Amino acid sequence: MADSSFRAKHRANPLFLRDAELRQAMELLFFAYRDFTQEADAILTDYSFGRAHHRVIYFVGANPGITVSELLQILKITKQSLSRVLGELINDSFVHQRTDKADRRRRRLYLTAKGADLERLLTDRQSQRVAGAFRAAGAEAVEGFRTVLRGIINEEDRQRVARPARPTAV
Amino acid sequence: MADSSFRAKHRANPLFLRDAELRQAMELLFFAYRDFTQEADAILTDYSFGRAHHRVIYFVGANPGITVSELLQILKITKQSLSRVLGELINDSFVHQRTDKADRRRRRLYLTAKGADLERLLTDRQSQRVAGAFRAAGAEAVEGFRTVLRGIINEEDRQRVARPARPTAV
DNA sequence: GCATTTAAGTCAGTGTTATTGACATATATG
DNA sequence: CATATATGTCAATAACACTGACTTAAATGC
Repeated sequence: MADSSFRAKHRANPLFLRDAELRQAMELLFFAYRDFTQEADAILTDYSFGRAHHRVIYFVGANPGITVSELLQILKITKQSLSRVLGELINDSFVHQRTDKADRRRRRLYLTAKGADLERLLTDRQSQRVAGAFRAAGAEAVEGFRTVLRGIINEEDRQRVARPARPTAV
Repeated sequence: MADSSFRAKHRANPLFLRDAELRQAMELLFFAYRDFTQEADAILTDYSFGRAHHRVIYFVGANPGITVSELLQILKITKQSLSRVLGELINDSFVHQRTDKADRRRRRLYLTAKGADLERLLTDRQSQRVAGAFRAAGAEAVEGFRTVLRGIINEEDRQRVARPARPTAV
């Protein structure tokens, strides 16, 4: 701590508060993510699923017909890790596969009705949390939130984030 | 997906874009957190540590003299889970304990010089990422980012996030 | 002073998520 | 037909988390 305050004092002059500010930002990210995932995690327990299952259900729901390799690029996990989770979801009929007609090596993934139900159950809780924060913060703050988060994401993945058709009116 | 668009169309009239917007927000959180932790995770591997070790190092660094139970409340994990991680950090001399003078049941935690070095190594990378995003986004966006994230955090934990002395000048 | 509570630590067993490495199969493409 | 690509699988390992039961030491309330 002694060292950290030393560091802060010896940075670019007009930005004394930089360290404290960045530290705060990192804590905000940690706590927000912790609480953002918490409710969905609790629901998943009832299905003997974990956060990884949610991620798959979410991204398959958001991108119907997504292939296995596209999903791997989004999640940045190994094929073997995905395999277990995806296998369980297919086995329990939350997700189903269809071989691509043009390229029969590709398996396109879709949510079943059951899968869509679970996706809604999980995502709705999280949506409500975010919606509450959006409403309280106002449209301008929401725009700032998006801009900063986009800046934190690796440049090559920024285009992966879904873009709503028009800008916000909160 | 069919169901989800149905849902969107049947919500409060002036907010057609709500679903897509909230979905985007959730993806931004996912990708930003994924990339935010990625670099630090890679460094931790060299020490045979994981993200949990980083969290302990971070919060002990930010709150010198924090007690074990306070740390548990922040991390929201069990005593047994913390025990392994904290034990390793103490064993490897990244963290040290000192019995509280007033209440000798309490163990106050501090980073050693070695621990502070590692904390800096890890946090600096993440700071730079956030600093870059802040710089690109501008002061107003930063304020919005903070407001929205604060709103996502459970009300009872909002006061836990460190507050810099004065508002931003980015 | 003694019962109770609190703070911390420990032992044992389990489960989820992830990893690396090696390999198999089917299909597409040059 | 050789090579590359997409997917899947087997095996071993590790990090991180959990539940449940228990211990020790110290503080606190009556």
